[in-house]
Amino acid sequence: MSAKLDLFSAFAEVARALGNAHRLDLLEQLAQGERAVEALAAKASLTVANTSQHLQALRRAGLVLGARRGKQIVYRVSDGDVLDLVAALRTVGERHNDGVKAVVGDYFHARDGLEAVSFDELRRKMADGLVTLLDVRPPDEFADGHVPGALNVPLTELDLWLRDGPPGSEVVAYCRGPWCVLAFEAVARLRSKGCTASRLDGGLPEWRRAGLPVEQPVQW
Amino acid sequence: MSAKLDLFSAFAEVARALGNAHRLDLLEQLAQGERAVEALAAKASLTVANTSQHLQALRRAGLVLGARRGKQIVYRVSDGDVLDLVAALRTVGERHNDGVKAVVGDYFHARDGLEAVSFDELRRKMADGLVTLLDVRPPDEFADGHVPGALNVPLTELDLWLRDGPPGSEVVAYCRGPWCVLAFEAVARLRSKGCTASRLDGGLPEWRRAGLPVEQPVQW
DNA sequence: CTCACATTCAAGAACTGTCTTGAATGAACG
DNA sequence: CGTTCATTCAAGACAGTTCTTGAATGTGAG
Repeated sequence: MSAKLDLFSAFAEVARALGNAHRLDLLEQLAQGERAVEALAAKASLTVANTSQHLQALRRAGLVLGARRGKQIVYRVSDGDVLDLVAALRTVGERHNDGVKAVVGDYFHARDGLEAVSFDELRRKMADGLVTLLDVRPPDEFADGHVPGALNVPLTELDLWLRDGPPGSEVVAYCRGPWCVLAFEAVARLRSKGCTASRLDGGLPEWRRAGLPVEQPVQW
Repeated sequence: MSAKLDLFSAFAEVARALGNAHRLDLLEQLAQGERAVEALAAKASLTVANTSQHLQALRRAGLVLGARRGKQIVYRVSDGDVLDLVAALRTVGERHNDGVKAVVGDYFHARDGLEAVSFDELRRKMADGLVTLLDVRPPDEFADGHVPGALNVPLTELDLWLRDGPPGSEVVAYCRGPWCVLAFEAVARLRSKGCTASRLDGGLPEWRRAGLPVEQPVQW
């Protein structure tokens, strides 16, 4: 009868690996593309040793894999079903968790951007040439894959980009995922400058997971 | 920039609620039907106070809801998407977690029953009258809903049932879910008595979640 | 072979989760 | 109105998690 609890303990280990904000952050980073420990530490604002420990917790649970490439150890998400699990966690959190609702209400709702554009909608508009698509992630993440036809304008360079030439057409922005702050910020700033701007409903990992084409200029 | 971590912390709370074997057990029980605290404590072999605490962790996360009914407080799973989340956790665990693979290999694989019958397959066979379907869960769970046409033969009464009349046709057994021990045990015992027996791929919660008809004799 | 570098390990401090025990709450019923 | 019963709360012991610091490992370059 203890087989049941042994099995549940193993499933619980997987759940516990997701049960920490920093590890969810690292997982979101890894969903953009594989990365070495030091790069992840910088993105997550953690020390290298601490990042290493979190990555090992994720690896023990089976959520990520690490492989040595030269001097570095490069981590990646095990498989697409891990992204499905995180997506299921997001769905439940959005619908039933008070903490999630509070943050979404306070922060994300406040800066509008709620009318997200669906993938299908974007594809139709792009086919008609009616839209400028911005990838507002840092260049290294853009380099690991992006939506074909997207312009890489990191948030830090958005004001510069606007000065040079405000777009004539509607702007759609995307970043790392459905609740990544970058696209929300970008849309807020674009609107304050008078642009017609909206947010894509999902980031690159979701686009990739949906089986849609991804442009990957730099191949190893 | 802390909005991101606040949001991830909220999602992490949901994940942590799933990060304990007893809470996963309670959640499986609740997936069979709503239950009061004392009944859950008995099923999970926990003290009432401890069960109450676990239920509150699940409720804080938003995974279950509690409502007073008379003298008791009856808990239930918030919504079907919670079952989807647990299913996603199961998928990832089965595919990528070494602990899960070890228990499945040692215990479940050992007692065979791996060739699970799909829902569609069962429905075809039942339409042709080729199969005896056994619900090997305790009667209270059977009473909260079961597959139409199923016979309630709890594991404790299986030997008695076999003595009276071993079935002429093939037997399919199901219980609480894909990794519930009851159906595995039942299939093992049936086979040892010479029956052609197999396990249904999924328990009642999965059947219900698939939108298939459920018989519920006792209505409140 | 040695050096430099990326990562991991080890130990410790602070915090969080779990389970036990016994008391407190609060609705139902006489 | 007080008793009964199901549940929750509170406090304490113990185990597990997280982060920091500095040392250890192991790979590649010179």
